[in-house]
Amino acid sequence: MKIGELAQVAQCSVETVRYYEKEGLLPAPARTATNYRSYGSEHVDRLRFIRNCRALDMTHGEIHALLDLIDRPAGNCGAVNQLVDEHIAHVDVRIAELSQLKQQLRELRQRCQSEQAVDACGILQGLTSMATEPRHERHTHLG
Amino acid sequence: MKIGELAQVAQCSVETVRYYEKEGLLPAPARTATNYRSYGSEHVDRLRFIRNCRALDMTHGEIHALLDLIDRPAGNCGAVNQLVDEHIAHVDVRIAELSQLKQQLRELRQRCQSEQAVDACGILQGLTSMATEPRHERHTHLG
DNA sequence: TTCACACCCTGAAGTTACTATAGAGTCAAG
DNA sequence: CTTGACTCTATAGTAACTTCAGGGTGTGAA
Repeated sequence: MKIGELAQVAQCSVETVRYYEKEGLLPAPARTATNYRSYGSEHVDRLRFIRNCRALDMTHGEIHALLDLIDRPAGNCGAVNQLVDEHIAHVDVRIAELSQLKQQLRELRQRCQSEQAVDACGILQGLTSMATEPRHERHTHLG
Repeated sequence: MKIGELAQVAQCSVETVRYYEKEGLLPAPARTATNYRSYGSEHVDRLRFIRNCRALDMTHGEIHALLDLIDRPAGNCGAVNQLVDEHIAHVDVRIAELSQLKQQLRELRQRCQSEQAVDACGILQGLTSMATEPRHERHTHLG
């Protein structure tokens, strides 16, 4: 199986496959006589795994950790549970942040309902006078 | 006012201030005899504005657009309203995406409640066998 | 006066997870 | 034998910064 076919079954681009190989997420496959990458079903499985993790917004670091757990099973899957739990917590935090954000934006939007002059626009005034909060550090992922 | 003081009142790093200047968001200030940047209250206002927009997760492009509207008031603030409305819509979409994500993660987490062996772990099995969905394109911002 | 130390300067590179581009080789069909 | 789709490598670009290297400036204390 060549790279284009693999990319298609895993729903990603050819460039992404090569990128994962360079990143060490996907093992380098055998090559044909003419230097084309040649994949087997184990690559399909692993690439699917990676893409599914990415669809759940896990970082490459998290995926690396999970792949390591698969490759070197250390007895039990407590580590897997912990990783997923932490990831869910990250998602929760981000949802809460965005909800608060949306509320702020709605309040801001309330300040200008009409097509009045820009120099009197309540939105622009609001953006200048908003309290500047200390920016809490962002998490590694989820924007 | 030197750059460190400005950064402090606007709750950002000195490097970020210099970066905004390079990006054209913050006008280049006068310099002292020894080439230190020297800021006035107009810079404080504009940097606060920028940081507040960023706190609302606006992109630099959006902030540029708002700053242009401030600098060259074109009559009414319909454009401001539209920009904010579109931004709220983006936030809404992202919240919906993350909520769905969280649900998927919770379902996944259900598959392994115990400290069983990794090779039987339902989470890892789930991550391998999940349907690989075509990845919808991401928005410019909001992670 | 000289030392330490905090602050400032520039320019370049690193971050994340890719995407895009350039320039070249390979393969199957017509 | 040529056309077009596919593959290869290497490099650069994306967003919004952060970090680093290598230097200059300002001030209080020894």
